[in-house]
Amino acid sequence: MSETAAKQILKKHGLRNTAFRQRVLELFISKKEIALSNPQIESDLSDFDRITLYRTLKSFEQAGIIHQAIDGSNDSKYALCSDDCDVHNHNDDHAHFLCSVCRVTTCLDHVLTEPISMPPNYSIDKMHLAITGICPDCQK
Amino acid sequence: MSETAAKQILKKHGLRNTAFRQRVLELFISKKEIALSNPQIESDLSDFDRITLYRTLKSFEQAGIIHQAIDGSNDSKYALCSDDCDVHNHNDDHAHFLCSVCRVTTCLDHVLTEPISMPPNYSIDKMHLAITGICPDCQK
DNA sequence: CTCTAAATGCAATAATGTTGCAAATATAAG
DNA sequence: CTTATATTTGCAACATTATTGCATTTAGAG
Repeated sequence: MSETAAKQILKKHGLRNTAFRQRVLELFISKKEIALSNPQIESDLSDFDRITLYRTLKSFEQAGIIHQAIDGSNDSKYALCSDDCDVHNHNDDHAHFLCSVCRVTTCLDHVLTEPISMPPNYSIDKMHLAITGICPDCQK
Repeated sequence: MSETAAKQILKKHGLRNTAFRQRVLELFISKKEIALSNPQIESDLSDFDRITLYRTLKSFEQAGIIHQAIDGSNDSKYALCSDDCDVHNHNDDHAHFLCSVCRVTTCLDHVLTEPISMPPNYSIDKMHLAITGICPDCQK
């Protein structure tokens, strides 16, 4: 009698286990390390409410289940968090890669943002590294 | 009988010198190193057409007069290009800083993106470094 | 001044995101 | 299992942001 992975994740992050949340979360799990835009998510779901989706994504993000992937395009995209994020700590300091051919955005879990030297009197909270280019699949 | 800076820039980049383009370009010149969102631009102009503004920004960007500032927020913001950009080469490899207090986005002209080590078979075209934190002015 | 390609302004439409509220439902408590 | 309640959902209405097509105007070249 094993719970689904989605169910476990929801519980772990203190979110109620609803059918819709399971469907959305399962989609993210199936696309691990791929960041999804709203249109992409919507085309994978059927029979859903747009508003509920916005709110679902917002609560997932807040809970540390998904993170926004800044990829240099202007659409907001989300991807599953690595593992140890929660409502208090997001820990998604990896780069995101946008392929200019297939437009897929990938989490580069092993490319981390490096400390940089800033002008005086700035305090740094977060850094995002967005890389554009051509992914292995599209190199022919 | 000196031409305005805006006029010179338009000519240099092969764009026609219209009243509206001058107004928009002068705004960017007056906010050098500050990236502006559409709403911010709109509130600084009066008596303008939104569609024309979109097209103006697009042609400025294409011509290498302004560049998009990826700052980790989801609004598209533009800032004046440093100097040597044109339609063939954009050369805006500096970081952008978004202040979480005043929401102003600044070009950090001296913070450049560093080469990174990528997984195999990726080709890199562009890199964007977006930094969030608190700017000197808002540190109190 | 005249001509022409480029740019503008307007209408229409599409896509994206937000707010408020009533109904439904997941969880906790009995 | 049943009940109570706070959360979540689904709908309506609306706000914002962006795009396309076309007729009119205008910048710049000759």
